[in-house]
Amino acid sequence: MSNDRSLTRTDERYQAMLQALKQANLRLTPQRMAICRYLSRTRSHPTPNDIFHAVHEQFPTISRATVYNTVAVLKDLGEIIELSCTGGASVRYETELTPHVNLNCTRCGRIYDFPMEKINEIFETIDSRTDFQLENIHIKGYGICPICQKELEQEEASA
Amino acid sequence: MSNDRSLTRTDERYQAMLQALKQANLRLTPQRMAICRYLSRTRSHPTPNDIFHAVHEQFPTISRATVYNTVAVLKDLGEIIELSCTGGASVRYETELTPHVNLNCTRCGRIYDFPMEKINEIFETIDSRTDFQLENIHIKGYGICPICQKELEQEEASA
DNA sequence: TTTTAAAATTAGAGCAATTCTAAACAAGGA
DNA sequence: TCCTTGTTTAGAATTGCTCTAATTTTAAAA
Repeated sequence: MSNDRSLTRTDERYQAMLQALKQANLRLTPQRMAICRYLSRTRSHPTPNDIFHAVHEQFPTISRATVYNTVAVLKDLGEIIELSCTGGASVRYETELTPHVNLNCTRCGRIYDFPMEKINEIFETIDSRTDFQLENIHIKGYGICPICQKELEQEEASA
Repeated sequence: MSNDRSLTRTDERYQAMLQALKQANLRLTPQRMAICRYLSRTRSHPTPNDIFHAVHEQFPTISRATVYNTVAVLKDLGEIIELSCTGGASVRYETELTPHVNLNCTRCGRIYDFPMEKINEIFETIDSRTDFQLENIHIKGYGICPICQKELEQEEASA
């Protein structure tokens, strides 16, 4: 987040998003740009609510509808990935586009990215063996994250 | 669905579910049994609403809360799998417990099961390379299903 | 049996995420 | 300038899910 390399990277992501909007003949409104800026800089997996609050600081009049519309567009353009969720929980958006696994902690809800090149192989395997016109695949892992493991140990120790 | 082999299989699944409830010291109420029966027989990926309507025919007074409670219990017992969903869409439940990929059609929303033993290998790979306490993984594919592919071809032909 | 206590079910209220709608607003081209 | 089209906005509507309090069922004890 604070070194040159990642700054360059977030800037690239930001420019790519704007470019994509332009090429789709969509206007680069200040609101859309603010949303893209936030998405390109975050390393978390924000919910529409997170995005709304972040952008709200700059644009106090922004509406939730604009957030939902913009992320829908960015998703269709392939600039972000919509992470599915269980139950009534909110959607989250993924800005990391390189092949990776999402590790979901079932205790705290945090999502970790785990890079895995092999995913392309897995894609090929599935694609070649079905008559489905496969566009992309997504791997999710569920379990307990390192932070929660420690917390659980401490709880047990003090019990 | 209609041959001996699959009948036996659905029956096994049904018995396994009842057994699991019993072992967890939960009562085998008629409502729970009806829900298990429906789940063990379906080949689809039903939503709580689907389950509610199916069981409602037999138990006109059944409440949605009972459906939600029962699937939560069955999920905790590992008898069914909760499929995550995007946006406001409803959860779906998976009754097929052997390793497989869920292929989601982005046009019609159908979900297809694609068996893949390799998933256990992938699990091991991820598990061995992270300090996450991995419990299970889930692979989803997105694309256009064969049925929709044909429909799209026809639409194009007639256009 | 009848009694009793715990467990389960029910209907409906409550909640939170998302979508919809109609009006206001902004931008670019004639 | 006006006109058209695309965008944003606020808030209402909708939906899926959870919670709650009252009622009913269950299984086991007396």
